[in-house]
Amino acid sequence: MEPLNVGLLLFLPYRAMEARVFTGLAEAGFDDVTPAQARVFQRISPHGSRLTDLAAQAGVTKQTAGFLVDQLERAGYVDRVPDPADGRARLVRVAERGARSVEASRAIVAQVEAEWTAHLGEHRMVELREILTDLREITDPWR
Amino acid sequence: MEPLNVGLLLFLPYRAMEARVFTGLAEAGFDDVTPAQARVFQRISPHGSRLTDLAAQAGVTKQTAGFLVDQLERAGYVDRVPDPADGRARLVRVAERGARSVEASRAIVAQVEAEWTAHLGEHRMVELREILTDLREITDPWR
DNA sequence: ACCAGATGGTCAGAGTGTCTTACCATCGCC
DNA sequence: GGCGATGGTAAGACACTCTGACCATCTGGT
Repeated sequence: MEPLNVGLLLFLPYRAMEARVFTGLAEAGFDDVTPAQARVFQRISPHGSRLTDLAAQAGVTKQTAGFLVDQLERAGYVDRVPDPADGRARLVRVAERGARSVEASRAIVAQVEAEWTAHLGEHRMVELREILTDLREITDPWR
Repeated sequence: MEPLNVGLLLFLPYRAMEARVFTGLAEAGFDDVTPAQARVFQRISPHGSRLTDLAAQAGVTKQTAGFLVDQLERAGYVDRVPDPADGRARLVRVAERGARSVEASRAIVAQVEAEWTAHLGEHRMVELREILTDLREITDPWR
């Protein structure tokens, strides 16, 4: 009964969460967004983000991020505006349809977290979040 | 300062661990294994596993699993033997080179876990593992 | 004010991973 | 013995990602 490595233990609930969000979004009419697109979309800041930043945070090249943002833009989830602070750059922003999908996914995440809390108990769920937030300091290059 | 959703919090350290293991394996001479291959390889049981089981546990179709196992076999990480219990099936087993790569990755995982323990403290690291193991019961369709 | 290097972004091409559909061989059970 | 379920493969299409090359703009030093 050897314990699994922590990497895999982290992956299993992550994948379960992702799967729930995707099936839920598809049921809510957001059926044209892919996991890869979502991993970029999820990181758009409220004020808009540069492509390069999205790429770095999502862990892909800027070409890949550009490819995915193109699709998100065509599907109406995001738009792009010139960055007033830098003539080379454009800001990717969440568009109207994107905002609606964020609302939908927020509800699904809350539902899944509620199920996890019911299983783990309130205390351990809080603890899990605290520990992971702490761990983020040394595993997320983006603070 | 809204808290991140737990899914993303799980993903960040998972990705960090995966990245560390891959760069470490590449440095140790196992430079031809891809993340997708590893996600299948990691789930091979000590007695050998059927392709269908590997596919289900890795969350891909059996065709995809077969494609990845073909590559692992060509690279010497696994071999396939007929399943004595079922004439249709073959068992995928860890081969000699695969066993060496397992040893290498075990060392890397131990190193990363040691760093995490140093950051979180012994107690919270143990707690993290316990909570994740508990959470596995409702997020891993495979027990 | 200028230039050189750094940075934001795009284009083109290739390779990898994944799925759907279709199919064959064997198994287990009535 | 036959029939539905299961283990596995084949072929084709699509999605994702990378490398290399390139252009436009910015920034800092002189």
